[in-house]
Amino acid sequence: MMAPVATALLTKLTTSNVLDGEDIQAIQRLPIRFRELDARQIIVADGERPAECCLLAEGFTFRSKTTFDGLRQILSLHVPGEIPDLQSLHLKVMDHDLVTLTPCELGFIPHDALRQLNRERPNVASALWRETLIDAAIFREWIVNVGRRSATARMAHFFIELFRRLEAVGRTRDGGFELPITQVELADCLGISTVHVNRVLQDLRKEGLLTVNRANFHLLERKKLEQLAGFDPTYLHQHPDL
Amino acid sequence: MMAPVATALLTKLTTSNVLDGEDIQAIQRLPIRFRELDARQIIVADGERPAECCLLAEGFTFRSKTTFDGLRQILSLHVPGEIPDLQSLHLKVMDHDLVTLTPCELGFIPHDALRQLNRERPNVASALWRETLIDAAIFREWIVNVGRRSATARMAHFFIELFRRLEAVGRTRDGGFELPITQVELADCLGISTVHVNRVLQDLRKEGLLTVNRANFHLLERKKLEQLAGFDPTYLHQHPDL
DNA sequence: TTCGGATTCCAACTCATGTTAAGATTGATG
DNA sequence: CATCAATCTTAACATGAGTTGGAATCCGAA
Repeated sequence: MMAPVATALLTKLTTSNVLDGEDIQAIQRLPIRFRELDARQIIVADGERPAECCLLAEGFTFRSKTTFDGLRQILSLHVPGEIPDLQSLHLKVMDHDLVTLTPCELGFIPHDALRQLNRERPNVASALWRETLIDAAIFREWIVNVGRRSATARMAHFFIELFRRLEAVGRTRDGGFELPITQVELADCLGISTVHVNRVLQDLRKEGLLTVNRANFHLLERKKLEQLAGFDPTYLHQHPDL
Repeated sequence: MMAPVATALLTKLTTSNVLDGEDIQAIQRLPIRFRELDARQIIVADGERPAECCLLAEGFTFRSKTTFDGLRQILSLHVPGEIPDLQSLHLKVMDHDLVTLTPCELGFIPHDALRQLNRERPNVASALWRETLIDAAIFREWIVNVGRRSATARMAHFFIELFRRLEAVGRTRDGGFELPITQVELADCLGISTVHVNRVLQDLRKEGLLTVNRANFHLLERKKLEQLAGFDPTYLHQHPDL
């Protein structure tokens, strides 16, 4: 009688970690409180001290910070199977917001249960630690993206990364994916203005590199986009040997 | 007979973690290979698969990535007591360079020894995991810095962060610190051009907010700099309760 | 002490991106 | 199916930051 929510976590964990049968059972035995949320709801807010972690089963979430003068920067997007606030297990106070981008299915896991799991299954502990390290690796690449790439390369890089991560959890469909994101939100991901997002998107479409209709992004020329972005997938560590 | 190098690590760990006597002894028993390096030497390079971690005992190191077209972005600066490549314990391939900024005293600790320590002292394992999470929290703030703050605010934020981190390990002297960094390197930290670094530095000096002579940075008006930067120290998690 | 390379500083000019404002589309809702 | 709010699009204009090039300093090495 396993929480269906845990399936997403296992799918994700096993793409970049090796787990044995007992590890998997221990994960399936986790007490998980299921919950659905609408789009654009704050799951955990900056400054809070949560007592549980949030497992994303369906939908997209993002993490963001808002500067003193009201500008928002999105720090990461999360795909199903991830635990976007796993850091709260060891950092008691949230230093950013965790927000739903789309309607989401979420599973909340008490910190106590996770700590016990870590003690009893060192293998799982390593896997979870590793997940937080991959998280950090993605932050690093985002620093490069925002700090050193042109707006166009930045956007290309963003889409390629997202594609690869969605692909790993089986959420792409023939070279595309569904991501209901507004241009305002894209701007906050890339550290540029909304108007400029629009300009760059027009360019990429004009060049025949991608199409967007509704929430449907289709990467027509993945190779070209990767070149344009200077994309190197190493940092995603999508294989246990990396 | 403890490696003097381990002292730096303990100083750092105990500022944001609670360790008991046995934990401390276990750390002191770690086999550490001592080594000195000149300034601007690569310690571990992008793409390598190191078998040990590097403990910084004296000096400064930084981590950086270089884009396809040769632009460099510095991802983090490291102060004595930190283990800048602790992530390599679980991420086998380096996705960035680790480099000395100044002449450094380093201690190299085999991955095996660290893994054994983690198994035997879960408390230490948590502390080390936590350190990597703080690392990630700093990355997040750097994303905001580079993505959403003006060049001036960015630089102010950088100096304040550094001051706080150095203060925590007792490396500041009356409102200042010594950091032998060139304007080129500052530019790569902040994601701006060298010329612009110079302009902004002039401005900050003209405003009487800081002075620099040689490698000596003196923050004359810390409060004003913090306001200018919109600095909120939460993300540094410099206390075990945070 | 002198030399040469690295670093800092400065000014003129260019350009990528931001800002503001206004229509045009779209999509929910009654 | 009319309406309204949100989103997208486009244009005109403003500006922060990049680029180039060169002078002034600094500093270690001979």
